[in-house]
Amino acid sequence: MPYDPSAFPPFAVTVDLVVLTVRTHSLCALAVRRGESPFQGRWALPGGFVRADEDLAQAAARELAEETGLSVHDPAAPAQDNGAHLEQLATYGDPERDPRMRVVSVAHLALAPDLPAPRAGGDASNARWAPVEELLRQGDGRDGEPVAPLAFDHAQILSDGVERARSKIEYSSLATAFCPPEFTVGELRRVYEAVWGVALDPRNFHRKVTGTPGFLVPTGGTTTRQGGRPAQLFRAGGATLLNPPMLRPEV
Amino acid sequence: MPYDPSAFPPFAVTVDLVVLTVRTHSLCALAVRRGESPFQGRWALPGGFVRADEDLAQAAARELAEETGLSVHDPAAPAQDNGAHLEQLATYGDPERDPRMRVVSVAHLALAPDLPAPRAGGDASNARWAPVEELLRQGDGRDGEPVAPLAFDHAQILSDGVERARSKIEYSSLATAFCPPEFTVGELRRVYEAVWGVALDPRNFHRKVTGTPGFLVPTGGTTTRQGGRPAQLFRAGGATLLNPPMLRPEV
DNA sequence: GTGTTTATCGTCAGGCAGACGACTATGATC
DNA sequence: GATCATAGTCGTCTGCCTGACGATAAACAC
Repeated sequence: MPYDPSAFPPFAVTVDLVVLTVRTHSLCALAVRRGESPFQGRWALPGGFVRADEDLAQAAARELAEETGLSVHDPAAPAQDNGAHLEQLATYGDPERDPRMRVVSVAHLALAPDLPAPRAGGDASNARWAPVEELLRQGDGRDGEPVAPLAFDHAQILSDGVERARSKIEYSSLATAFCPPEFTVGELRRVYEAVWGVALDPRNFHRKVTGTPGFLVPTGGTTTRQGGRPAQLFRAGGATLLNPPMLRPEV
Repeated sequence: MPYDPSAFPPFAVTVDLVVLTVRTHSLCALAVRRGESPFQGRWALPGGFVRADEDLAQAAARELAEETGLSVHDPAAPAQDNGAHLEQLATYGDPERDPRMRVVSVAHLALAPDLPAPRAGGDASNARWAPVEELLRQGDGRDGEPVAPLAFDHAQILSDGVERARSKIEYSSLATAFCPPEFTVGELRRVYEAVWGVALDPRNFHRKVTGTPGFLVPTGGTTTRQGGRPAQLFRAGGATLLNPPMLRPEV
């Protein structure tokens, strides 16, 4: 039996994506330039409408694939191909958040390795990786690109996503989602340093991550791509929760 | 300029509430009996449609007040009246989750002290506090009331809410939201024991909570309402994040 | 008073993190 | 080829925190 549509107000439901990666020692997010009003020409988070027959996670995965070509890493799959990690972040539904209509946006958080070049409908100039502190910096616009802040409430969403990532790598093995399938302890440490914005002691970090059972699995190979002494290569192990957690240094 | 409504599918947006409290040493959730189809007569989480001019948090607070009479504790307010803690939990949007229509539900988690008696539109028989393990027990129905599981995907939502509460009292002072404005260390310990379902050492617990700066503020009073030696009374202090956290014992 | 209950203080050993020294193995430079 | 710079890896030491548990304190019931 269909339901009386007049009994409730109709909403548009969208998914917005906070896609994070680490490049050149800083935490970056994917931003797309808006082609239409409102906020035309401003930078925004990628996103779009949820389709009628789609689950929220499916919609987020579809948008992620459309924007970056990344597929979502299936948590059940044992092998760590270079799919991204995707999880629901939070939902934003202020009545005024979109001037056109009542839109509720289910934001998702994606963590990806560095490699992919952004592509927004084939047009590279309309999508870019930008350091999050640049995207969140409120319009001082000295020399950085984005004089204007992000469209809609996307600065809030991005900020929440970054905070989620920062806290989640403390107690989970999620930092490996920023790394290629095989990586060194030093590369993993640079991920933590970029996400947290701090410097970590390489010796204590090495002791901690190699001493946590299930976190890292040695592949046997070594690499020297970072210069210096060759480093052992690892894959992410099966452990998802770290106990005891990594400790984020005080401010 | 209004937006073309045919460009996106319309959704109904609801809020559902996981309201938790601790009574007689066990973690309980608020359940209401459904009066109409689908799932007529089954127990469900309280909830309702988000109104056209309402924020999501406002809608959740309104539903909470309607069902329990509880007001939401303003995080900015210093005084701890017996308002409840309310936070967004997650959003559920499977296309099949409601057989009538496409409904996206933004679930919220509320933590409240024991006192309030439930009332669902004035009819007490249609609302009750039930131990969460009873609500989540899948239809063995030996002697417990709910032979049938919760309506819709509410078992999943309740399960997610309980897990959120269990983990959040580890690293935040949120357990005090289950306590009356003034409480003893022993009462707070019983909250942890009920939520985690474990027994804690009273001496180590006492040392930990009284030694964490900003967690507890002594009021000067004492009480003997638990029997035994009189215990000091405390209020919740200003600290919201506990560092280092409370440690949940292994299984 | 004796027993019971709950609260509170103390002690001790083990584990883990921060600080930091020392050594190793590569490539770059002279 | 020696030297230097760079990164990686192994150890040591100290202090803090936790878990296990003994001991004492202050109420109530009988």
